[in-house]
Amino acid sequence: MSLREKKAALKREEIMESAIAIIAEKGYHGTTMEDIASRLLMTKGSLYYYFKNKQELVFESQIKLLNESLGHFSFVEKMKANAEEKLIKMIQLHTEHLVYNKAGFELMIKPEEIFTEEQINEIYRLQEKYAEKYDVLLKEGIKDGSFNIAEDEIKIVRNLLLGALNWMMQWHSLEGKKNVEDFTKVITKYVIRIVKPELSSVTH
Amino acid sequence: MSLREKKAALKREEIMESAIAIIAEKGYHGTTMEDIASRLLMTKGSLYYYFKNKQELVFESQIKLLNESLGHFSFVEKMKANAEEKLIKMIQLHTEHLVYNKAGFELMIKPEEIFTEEQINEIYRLQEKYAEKYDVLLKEGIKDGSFNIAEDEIKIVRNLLLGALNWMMQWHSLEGKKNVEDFTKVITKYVIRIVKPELSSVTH
DNA sequence: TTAAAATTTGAATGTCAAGTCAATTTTTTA
DNA sequence: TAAAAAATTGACTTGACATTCAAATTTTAA
Repeated sequence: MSLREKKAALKREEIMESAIAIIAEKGYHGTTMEDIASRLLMTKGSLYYYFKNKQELVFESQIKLLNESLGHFSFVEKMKANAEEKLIKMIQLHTEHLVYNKAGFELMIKPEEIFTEEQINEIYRLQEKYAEKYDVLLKEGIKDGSFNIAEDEIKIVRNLLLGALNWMMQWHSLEGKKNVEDFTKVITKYVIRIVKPELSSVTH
Repeated sequence: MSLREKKAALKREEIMESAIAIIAEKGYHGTTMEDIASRLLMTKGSLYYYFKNKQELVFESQIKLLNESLGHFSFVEKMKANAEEKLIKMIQLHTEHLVYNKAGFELMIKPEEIFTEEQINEIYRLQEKYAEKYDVLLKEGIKDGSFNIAEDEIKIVRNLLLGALNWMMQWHSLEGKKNVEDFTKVITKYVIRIVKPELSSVTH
């Protein structure tokens, strides 16, 4: 990649980030290309030099986020650990990723309203890939006796677990919070119970 | 209420229901007044005889759903039962309500993109009211020893619990499923663990 | 039956924002 | 430094859709 291309790529990143931030405030349809441009002291027209259209601009940022999520699994799969330790690590990574990219993830909730069919399919494909990796982990935990889940309810349990986590984008706010690490520990403590419901002590 | 008014009220219900169904398919912004009208064999213009505008049409249906949810609590609060039994009942009612009104609830996820500030505040007010009732129930369950939650983590736990449930609107589909009652039982079994993590037998 | 009220119609209006593009300015490169 | 390439501009086009409204039609009630 030439210097020129690197600069252009950087500008694309900058635009995507800014766009996501504005869209987080005002929604996809509430955000105009004009809004995105002016925040970066550009004009609407030059956005089209970097992106084919508004859809593409936003779509690329979604794919980036999803690939980062999949990257977490690549990391965890290399761990020398049992299913429970791996799942705990995934819950932590998922939580942190979500908390720091709340705005970006919100667009994934109803992609139908925004993207083309091909784009939606690509998003679903990556989401499915991510979800399946949880299923593998749950199955592993059932086998080694650490998770107490019925085999034919794995998908339901995975959805409940990811639901508890993903819903954070609706209520969590970074402002005025103690550090994210502590927060993540609390989340993990309760969420892990869905699959491993033994009594654990809670400090009052 | 006169017969005339009853008929008009019924028509309003009919329009709201149809609108919600179409919006569930195509999204709020993807659904035109034309779409809503033609599905009911009306013309666009007459929708405005029943509703001030598109926003109001959709807003009213949201309020209706939220009031139904609050109604569940009125029912449960009258039960002669302990906190655990009440929470289980609420999880059941919440699940069923969501499953049968998936489409309607989806619009509540990002009200910022759709409604006016006053409308959003009203939606938040009702949601808050609903959430607080869970907090009361959780506190009650801590006191009587059935729930194992730290007092200062109640809100987090409530959000995780409601998140696990609400996320169903993303993945659950009524098609090709056994009856909802059985489904609800499975959901309850796992979700209750978040607050009450004792080992329960799972049939394999 | 008929006048009043309720309802429906569809054409017209207005707004808003996405996307285009030829011309201009800036940056690179040789 | 001069030609070429890259980047930016902003005015313009276009289409979509919400909303309005006067006129027509249908329903109600006396």
